[in-house]
Amino acid sequence: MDDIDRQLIALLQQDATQSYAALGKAVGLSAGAAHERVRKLRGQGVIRATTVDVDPAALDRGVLAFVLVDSTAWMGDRAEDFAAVPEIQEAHVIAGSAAVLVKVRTSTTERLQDVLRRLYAIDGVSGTQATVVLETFFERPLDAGQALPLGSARLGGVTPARRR
Amino acid sequence: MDDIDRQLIALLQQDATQSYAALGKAVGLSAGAAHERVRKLRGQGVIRATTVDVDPAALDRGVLAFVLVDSTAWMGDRAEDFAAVPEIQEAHVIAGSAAVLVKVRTSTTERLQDVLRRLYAIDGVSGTQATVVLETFFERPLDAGQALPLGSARLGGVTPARRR
DNA sequence: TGTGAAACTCTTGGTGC
DNA sequence: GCACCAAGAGTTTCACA
Repeated sequence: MDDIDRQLIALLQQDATQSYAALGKAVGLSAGAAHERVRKLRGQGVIRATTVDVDPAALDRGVLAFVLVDSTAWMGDRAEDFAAVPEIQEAHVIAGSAAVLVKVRTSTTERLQDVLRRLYAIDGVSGTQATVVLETFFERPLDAGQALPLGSARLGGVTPARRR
Repeated sequence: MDDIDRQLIALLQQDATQSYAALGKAVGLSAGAAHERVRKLRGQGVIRATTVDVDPAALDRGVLAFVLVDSTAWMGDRAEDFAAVPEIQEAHVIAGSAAVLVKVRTSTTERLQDVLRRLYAIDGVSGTQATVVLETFFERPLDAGQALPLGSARLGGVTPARRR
């Protein structure tokens, strides 16, 4: 994982449909070399998948809410119970009282209520606190470090001269 | 947006590196027709981008936290202030008291503390409540509806035939 | 590990149904 | 709106440095 790898990741996060030729040019490598690096990043599990980002509203999932799930029992091995609810996009075990935080997307607030009912049905769940999102400022890929684009010749010369 | 479109979206969410030929076969269409549908979905903004999903730990962002940001002023037009902090992956305006919920990924809890300091520096911010995630059950693409195609022969199929 | 070129796929437009 | 087909582009491999 060197700096070029991080640049490749940042470029792919922005647009994974680019050609390896374009990718290579952006980081100063040939298409073949860029391809080989990306292939390794996939193999190592650094790049877990290539996916598409879909507009929730277009799939009739315009309502976003975060729900804090309180429980009386240990929830650490209950992943499947949450995964069984398709409207739940994320589920995290959090510090504090035995609790889980879930991110939910539904078509309407009525359907949100329905999700809450299904959460209560999970064994050990003692309560929920739903927080509805009014506006999403942004949701973005995680920062891969400074991906200095184009002709960003790093002054200061960290790059070692290639001697042979 | 018919059922075939939803199937295409679900397939692309799973693996956007598939060929249009494979995509078409999965939904019972020719490669050209599948391509045309995906092209339109992109044009309509239903598919917003094609990206890669990166392992946060590999980018040294192993600590995940949700932070509730309380404020004394209206925050609805402060998106840039939050976007300026690279560790913030998501920022949402939520119902209730004037507040924002942000999702933060840092390398260590010390860096998380540093992010909190920068949040306090934003004009109008009066407090923060951070919740650290102990374990993530799952994070997945939003459900595009039942994606099981026609004769959903999930036989040999996930790995693209690599013949040569 | 990277380059350059060759072999092979896929994408992507055009035509007809 | 879809199937079929052809040309061009991109991917992927391999010998060599």
